[in-house]
Amino acid sequence: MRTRRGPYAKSAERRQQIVEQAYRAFATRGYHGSSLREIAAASGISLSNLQHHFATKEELLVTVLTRRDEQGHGAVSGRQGLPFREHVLAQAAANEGVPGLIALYSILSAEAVTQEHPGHAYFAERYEALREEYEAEFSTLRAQGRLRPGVEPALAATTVIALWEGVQLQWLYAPDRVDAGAALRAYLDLVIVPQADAL
Amino acid sequence: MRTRRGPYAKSAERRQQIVEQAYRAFATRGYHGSSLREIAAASGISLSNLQHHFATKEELLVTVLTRRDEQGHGAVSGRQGLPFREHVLAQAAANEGVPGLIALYSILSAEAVTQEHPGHAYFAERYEALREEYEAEFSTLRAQGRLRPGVEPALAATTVIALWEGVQLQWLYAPDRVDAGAALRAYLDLVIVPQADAL
DNA sequence: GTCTATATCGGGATAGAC
DNA sequence: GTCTATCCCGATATAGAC
Repeated sequence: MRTRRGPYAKSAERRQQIVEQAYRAFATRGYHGSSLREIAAASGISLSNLQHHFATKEELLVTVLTRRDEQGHGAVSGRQGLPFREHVLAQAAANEGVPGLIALYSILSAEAVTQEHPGHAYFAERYEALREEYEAEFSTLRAQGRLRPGVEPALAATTVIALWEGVQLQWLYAPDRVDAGAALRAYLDLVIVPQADAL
Repeated sequence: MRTRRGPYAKSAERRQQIVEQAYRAFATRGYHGSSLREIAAASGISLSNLQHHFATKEELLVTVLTRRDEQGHGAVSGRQGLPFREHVLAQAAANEGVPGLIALYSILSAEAVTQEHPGHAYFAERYEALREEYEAEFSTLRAQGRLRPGVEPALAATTVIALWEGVQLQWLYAPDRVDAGAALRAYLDLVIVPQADAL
């Protein structure tokens, strides 16, 4: 299906504008705190026009989340093959470079803990998938004898994710006083031992 | 000033009921997601009556936060004198025992990252105070030679707080699959070496 | 595709009787 | 202290003209 030409060209463009502004709004005021009016105004269109492209607020939220997911995975796929430690740090650094991305995830993931929130399923699945992926990586490291003795892969996976998200939140409150990357690196260096042949 | 007897006795009681229900509401739906109407209904009183006791929604939020703070510190003050590691774990375990408390802090601390949020100052100061307190504790441990070499007290303080909050969030999504206490304990055991004379 | 106009609802806040 | 009634606003959503 072509979208760059033809009758849907303008629509696709509009949708992208809207998603961009919705992203900014959700990242600063959360889902409940944002209004379709402000997103429409920021997009330079009327409220009704926005609703012509996205029937409901929930549809807009889901679009924002999945859209960012695709872009995020795209940025990472170019880095495949990196060792786990470097992969995580690169991913974190990449996220830091995208304005508002950290705020978006921090705010929405907390807001969506309640079952009724439109983003609940998304984040529940996201955490689950992340934990499984990281646990597998830590298990591989352990098989290579590169995991510090006593460190459980499943627990380490949960911990890395938790640490990263928690330090991001503190960073949002006090960017000058919190170094998110350093905290993540320090933890990884605590649990992962250097590659033997690299010495 | 006496509050248990006299003309203000009923008022204090009402206020406590309201704060309790507001606490439940904020802990499940956040600040923006909660309405004074629902809190009033849960308290068994009218909206106007609630507003007679708390003029604004913001005043109610601040009251909920500070009230919980006082109760929290009260619970901890009975545990003073414990070593840092045990102190942190006890505090965490105590929080787990209070229904909704973790949800309250998780949801509100993320919601309040934006400057305009009524709870912003509270959480900014809370993080700052916590970091300073924990950094001092880690510094003491280092002076006693009980901190693993290479571990920075300031970074460890930020990390403990981040890890704790992050793992709580995952726990809210999947209580069966995440063990918050175990993750916290595992990290502390990574950075703190056992007391020498305890062997 | 885009707009104006409006419907409908729920929010916080206020007035005033009892 | 507590209520009913109401105001005013802003929210999502819909109808229909252009």
